[in-house]
Amino acid sequence: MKDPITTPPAKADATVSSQAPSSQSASSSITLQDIAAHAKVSRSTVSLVLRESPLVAKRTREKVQDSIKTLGYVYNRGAAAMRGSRTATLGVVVYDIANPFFGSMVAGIDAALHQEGYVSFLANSEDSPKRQQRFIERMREHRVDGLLLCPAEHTDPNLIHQLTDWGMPCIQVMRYLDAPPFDYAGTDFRRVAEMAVNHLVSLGHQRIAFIGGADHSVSHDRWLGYQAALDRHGLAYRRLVRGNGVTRRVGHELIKTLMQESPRPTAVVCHNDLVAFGAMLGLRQMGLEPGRDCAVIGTDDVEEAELGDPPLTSIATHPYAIGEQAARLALRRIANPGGERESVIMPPELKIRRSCGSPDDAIVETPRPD
Amino acid sequence: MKDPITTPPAKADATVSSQAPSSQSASSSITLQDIAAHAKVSRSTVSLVLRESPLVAKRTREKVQDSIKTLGYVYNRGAAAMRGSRTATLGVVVYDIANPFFGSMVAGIDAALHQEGYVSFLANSEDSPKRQQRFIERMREHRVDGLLLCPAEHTDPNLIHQLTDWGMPCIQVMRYLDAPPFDYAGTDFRRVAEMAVNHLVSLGHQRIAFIGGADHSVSHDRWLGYQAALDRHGLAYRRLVRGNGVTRRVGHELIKTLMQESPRPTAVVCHNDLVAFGAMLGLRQMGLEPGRDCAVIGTDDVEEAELGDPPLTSIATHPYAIGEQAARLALRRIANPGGERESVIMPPELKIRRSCGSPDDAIVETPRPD
DNA sequence: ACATGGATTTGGAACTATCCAAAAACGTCT
DNA sequence: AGACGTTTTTGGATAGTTCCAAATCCATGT
Repeated sequence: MKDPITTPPAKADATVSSQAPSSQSASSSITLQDIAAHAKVSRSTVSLVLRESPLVAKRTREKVQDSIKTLGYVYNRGAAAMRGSRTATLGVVVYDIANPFFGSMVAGIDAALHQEGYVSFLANSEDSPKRQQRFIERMREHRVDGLLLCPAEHTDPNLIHQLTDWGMPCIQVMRYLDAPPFDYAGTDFRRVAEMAVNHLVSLGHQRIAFIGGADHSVSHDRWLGYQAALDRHGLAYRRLVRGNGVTRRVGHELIKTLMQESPRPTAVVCHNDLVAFGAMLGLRQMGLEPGRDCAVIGTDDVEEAELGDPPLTSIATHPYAIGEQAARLALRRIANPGGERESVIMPPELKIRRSCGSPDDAIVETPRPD
Repeated sequence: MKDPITTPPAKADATVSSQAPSSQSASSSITLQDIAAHAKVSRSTVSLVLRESPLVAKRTREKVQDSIKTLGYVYNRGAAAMRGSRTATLGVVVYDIANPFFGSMVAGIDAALHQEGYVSFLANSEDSPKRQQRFIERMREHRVDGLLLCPAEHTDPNLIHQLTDWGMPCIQVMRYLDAPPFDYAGTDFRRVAEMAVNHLVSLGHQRIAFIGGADHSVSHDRWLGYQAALDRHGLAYRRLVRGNGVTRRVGHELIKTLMQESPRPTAVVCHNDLVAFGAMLGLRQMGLEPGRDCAVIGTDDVEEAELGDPPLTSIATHPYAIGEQAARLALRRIANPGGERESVIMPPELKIRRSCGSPDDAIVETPRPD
């Protein structure tokens, strides 16, 4: 990739207006004290007005609010946090913000926090426990009121206990470390995988494979769900190819290995929609038609699923809602740190589209292209 | 969507361990003062150690660092910010964090800031100027050192002047309000559109349409680039269908209208890759083959482009790099608020794949197994 | 005129760091 | 031992809020 182009000097005329302005409204050094003087009341009264206390008389409140407007006062939350107990900030750690799933989740978090006057620090751990650790330390230094954590792979499970020892409320999201009780928001990934298998079985499939996953709770749960569902239906065939990661590329590779085996699966459950897209592409490249020659089902129900070719049947996991719920749970925990730990589980939802074809289609063996 | 399932009480046994711990390391009320006492030095000295001042003698430094470890002291950045001048925080506003383009951009921002010990507040404006405004006010209250802003649609252009009046360093990213000079990081969208047209012309196309866009600088620039390139090549046919938005759905709708006209275009430049995917899908549904019956070119080069069907030719805009550059520019501006305004422009890059049916088709082709 | 009591308002201490000018410690040289 | 120049260390002032106990206000009843 080429270097960026930078435009430093511009033309001489522009330079003047390109200097920082020296307007008299200089970066606000106007304080409570100034407002108090202007409104002829005490600092304390102004403080009460700012916090919308019912104690202060209407006339006084209005007078103070006038002064605030006139002088262009900006509340200093840092100073307030120093004396008071809360900062109205939260730390949020995800491991891959470029993944639209987490994008939606963060959008949900943001919406819920915004309503309550909170703002959030965001960090992208890139699945590195070291980066995650550094960020958490910074969050402590900034005295955030709580933490929303999607733990990085291979995080020391002791981390949550450490956090609670430090008195830092922490909600785990999607993934979790160690065992309950803890605060958690996510979906039931065992159930997700079970629903996928159930749907395929209901379409008549007997040889159902599972592809994709990584070494973390969300994958383990899916694998467990896959196997439990097969057990329940008394199906002997099972083929669990974990691969390395949850990307299109992984799906693309794994499906090819899988379809060269004999007997072939007639259906495949994918760790998520990205893996499923990769798998569908792989099938096409082998001359097989997804939905007819092999049923494909994804999980997450990302936006692309609906407009895929064929449209992908998927188990929706509602990341936006999970984000909202996680944020709300965090606020509850902050308000009541000693309270009972909670888990908020969003129920998954089956979205039937065309990538699993019809029962008749799916059972028929297609001769190999070679 | 169903309501989430919440597990409040759990069983009685678990309740005990589910209470917040009352460990003696209570949420750190250990201050500089305590460290000073423990190490038998003054507050000032401890402060110097914390800030890695070269003034303090080696023996003293080590003594103090021991005490810090022993007592489990956590630096209070809020208090430091009050007396000092910087908070080491930045505000970041995007309008759609669920869009993977912004996901990557935020990842780049995060990486660059993390290196310098900064953390960022993130907000998702959902393209609402009102939400954006509220967030910016909060950022002022939190005394962030600067702002990275992808302005929401229909933002009052006066906003940047206001920000500079307030003495708040602000870097605009991707989109911009009003006219230079200002600090900006993004790509040259005119050039992006021009490159797309140039590529199509080089393949022999004469009737080239453009679809998609919204009412903002990034769209205006693309439209200008499209028209300028046609002018340069002396092509009379021009068809600019703006539609409403930059989604798959828009691409899907617009291509259908377009292909029913006569004369039909032989190639279409899409506002971004999402629009392009929608367009390709639309073509297929009309019985037309993207790349053969109509060339399609996207912009952004999202990850999906490569694994699309057919793989999408696209102009890469490098969101991660733009994020990094924007963050670095912000840090420069904070260090030197009065300095010359800068624009950092990442050069776009043509990624040739198969959606334009180019002659070198075969070169990019993935070998089929049969 | 004065005690009563609820509604408002207030001043001083507290919170936890940094800044700065001045003091202390130390080593070296005469 | 004392003068001198560095290197380290220090105490007091300061930043902008909240908390809290006490002071003030004001209308009412006697």
